[in-house]
Amino acid sequence: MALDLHEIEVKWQKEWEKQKTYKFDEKSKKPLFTIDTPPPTVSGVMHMGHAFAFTQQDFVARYKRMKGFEVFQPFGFDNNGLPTALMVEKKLKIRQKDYSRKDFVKLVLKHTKEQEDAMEKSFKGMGLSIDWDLLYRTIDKLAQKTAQYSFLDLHKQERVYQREAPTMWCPKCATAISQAELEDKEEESKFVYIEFKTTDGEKISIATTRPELMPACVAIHVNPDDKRYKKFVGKDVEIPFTGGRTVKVYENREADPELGTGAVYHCTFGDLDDVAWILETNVPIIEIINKDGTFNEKAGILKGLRTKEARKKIIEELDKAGHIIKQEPITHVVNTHERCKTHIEILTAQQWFVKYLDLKDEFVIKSEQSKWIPKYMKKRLDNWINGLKWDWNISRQRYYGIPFPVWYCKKCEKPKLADESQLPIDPMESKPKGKCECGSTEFTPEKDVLDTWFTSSLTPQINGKWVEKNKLFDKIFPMDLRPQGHDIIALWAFNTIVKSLFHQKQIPWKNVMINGWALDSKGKKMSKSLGNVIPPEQMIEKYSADVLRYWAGLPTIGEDIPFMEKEMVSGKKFLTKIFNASRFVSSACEGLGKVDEKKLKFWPEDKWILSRLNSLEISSTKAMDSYEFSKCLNPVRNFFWLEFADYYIEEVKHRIYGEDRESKKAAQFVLQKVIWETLLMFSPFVPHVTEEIAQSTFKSLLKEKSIHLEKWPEGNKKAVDPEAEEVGAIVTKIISLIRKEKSVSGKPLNAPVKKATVKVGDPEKLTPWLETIKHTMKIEKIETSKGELAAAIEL
RNA sequence: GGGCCUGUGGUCUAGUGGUAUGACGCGACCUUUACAAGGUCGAGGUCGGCGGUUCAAUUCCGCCCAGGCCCACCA
Repeated sequence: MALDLHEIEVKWQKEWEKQKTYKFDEKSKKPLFTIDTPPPTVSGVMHMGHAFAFTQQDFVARYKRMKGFEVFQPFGFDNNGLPTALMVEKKLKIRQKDYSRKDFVKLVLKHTKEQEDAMEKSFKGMGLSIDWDLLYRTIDKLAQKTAQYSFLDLHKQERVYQREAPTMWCPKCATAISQAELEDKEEESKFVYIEFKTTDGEKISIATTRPELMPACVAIHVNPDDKRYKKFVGKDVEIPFTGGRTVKVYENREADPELGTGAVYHCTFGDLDDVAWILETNVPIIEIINKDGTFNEKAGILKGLRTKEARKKIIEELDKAGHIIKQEPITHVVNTHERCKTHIEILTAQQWFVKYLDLKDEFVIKSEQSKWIPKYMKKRLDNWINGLKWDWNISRQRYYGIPFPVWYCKKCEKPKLADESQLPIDPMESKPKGKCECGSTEFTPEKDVLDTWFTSSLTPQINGKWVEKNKLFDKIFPMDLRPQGHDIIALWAFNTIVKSLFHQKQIPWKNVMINGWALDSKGKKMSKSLGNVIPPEQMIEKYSADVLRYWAGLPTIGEDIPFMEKEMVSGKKFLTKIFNASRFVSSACEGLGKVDEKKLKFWPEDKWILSRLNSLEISSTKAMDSYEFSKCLNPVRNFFWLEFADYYIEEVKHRIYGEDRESKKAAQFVLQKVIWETLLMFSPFVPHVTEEIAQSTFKSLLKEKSIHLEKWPEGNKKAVDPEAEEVGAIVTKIISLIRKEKSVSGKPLNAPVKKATVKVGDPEKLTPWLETIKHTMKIEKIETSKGELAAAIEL
């Protein structure tokens, strides 16, 4: 049978949309299960990681729906902020500074809309049971209003403050960034040894990788235990090319005597240490770098240059003047901006911050109230929280993003916040309500926009339409599940927890499920630069969405999974097997009609397989309840293939083709029950194929309009018969042994056997099964005796 | 340097206080009335290493090694 999986998938995706199969009914009386789905950053493509993670999330959604929950599974696009603007700049080969703010925003919105449409199509192709009517965007009016309201609320709680502060700055993006946006990068560089003179003529040298910051040098630090430098402490050292400016030598435990010359010069600001040292030594701040990355007049001879050129120039000049002792090539790690890989600089700027460093302990304790799956991922969050050193800088000096609802009084410079009724608002285009405290009515708008995570951290509030003050929010908050990747625990999960604790005074979710990553076949991250990216569409095209979904169900939750095409092949075979087995069962069960289970006379294999089915349903339900879907999919698959198809079906064929109507009816009933309930358990994983079979082959068993709205089989403890399972397993082994005998004799499996001799631990227990074994293996006569399990045949 | 995870036949993996699951690959046989995109059978593992607890450890504990992730540092 030639299966056109594509045709089937497209057909059912259309049908589900038409039938509104996954529609969230706010008024439903069922208990709710709400998912705070991750809005993917708009980029135009769905990558393998998306396919993987969203499918895992969908397993949960589909399962919960079958368990009788009204499932809230929305979809969002993250098209807000810096990442989006950078994506558009890169794709269209433009820079924001060449446009007016308005035009730039317009351009970004237009472009992201096109990208969204492409992505929506891809995500729909995965067969996710999402209610697309709940679609949101992190730049939408609702998101804007929510973010701005959040700002006002935090202001009311005195949790935001504004100050001129050393700030991590990306010169390329020309904006402040937060601690979480840093990325390490290993780089080749030069360790430059520079000689200075004290005012009394002694020579002291330092080593640095940032010679260009020399004009900003404000101190020299040496270790107090370093005897070489004892005599320098407190002395004044001349900085070349500064017109005789001098700095003092300080003792500092952090100066490493082993590194360089043991003496280190302190600039404003070379790195985060310098910021701390400023506070300790009370030296002046000399800022030489402008916000666009160029050096200013304080940099003297370096004025107008950028870091790279400045470094070259200063080395040349120092060398000419005889200050350079030597240069050593080194490899060191520098902080870069994760979005554009540019070196960050530290400079001071007026910024808004969310104050939360005082609450670190509370964050650690409260986040314990969510169940973390897998559990160890919570430790990553704790690790992050404990390492926090800066309050959250939420100002971004960009065009594209959600504006601060803030103006400043022209007279007294005090910030004036928007009134709640004005939200969402762009202060560039509107005026505040009322006057400033000082009586002035003249204001300048805040030009900065909010950090994109300031908005993304409000997805539960956006989803529940918190700012519209309706009943939905109370219904869905706290949400049942937050699925997300481990790479953004410190960003998305953490910031969302922070916001909910501030706004709602409680943790935002009951469960946090952390998915792993889709890696390439060798276990490496998929990335464009490595050229190992496999687009999911390509695999859907080649194998089908259900096959890709099957793959997503293989690993343990939280584990990364290498993408191997052979898994696609085996997934495809699995789907074919489901089709074929269903086809057999449906033809075998023709004319079955309605039956009264109590009146059926079951054979031992019936009792065995029914017990196995119920055991499996119990364990699968448990696995799904704890989000361990691979512990459902794998065992059900093995049961279906290795027990039901390979043994049970073979064991009952003689009854299906035979004359005994009682016996046939029982076998038919069991065949149908087992395959149907197995299909139900497969349905969250491979929704298209199971729907197709349910609708085309087992329509009469459907109580709902879709298999995905049927009840999940939970299994019945009373139907579990350990002894039936034990003997059934022995029989399986005996049949396998007899098959082996036929196989080594080069005979087909249906070759008749004159006599079989079976040794078994307890022959008596086997007695009820003898008929089954005889028929299954075409044995005329069978003898059993006590002994170690063995089988011999005479052909 | 701190934290976390992983290490099971050629490859990927399940699992357990009593020597191990499945897939892919490999070999042999079988056109058997659901399925040759199949079936059956088979070969292949001292469950990373070393110690400890135990009658018994792949499973528990400690140390070590290797790989990965996060964080910090690197003048």
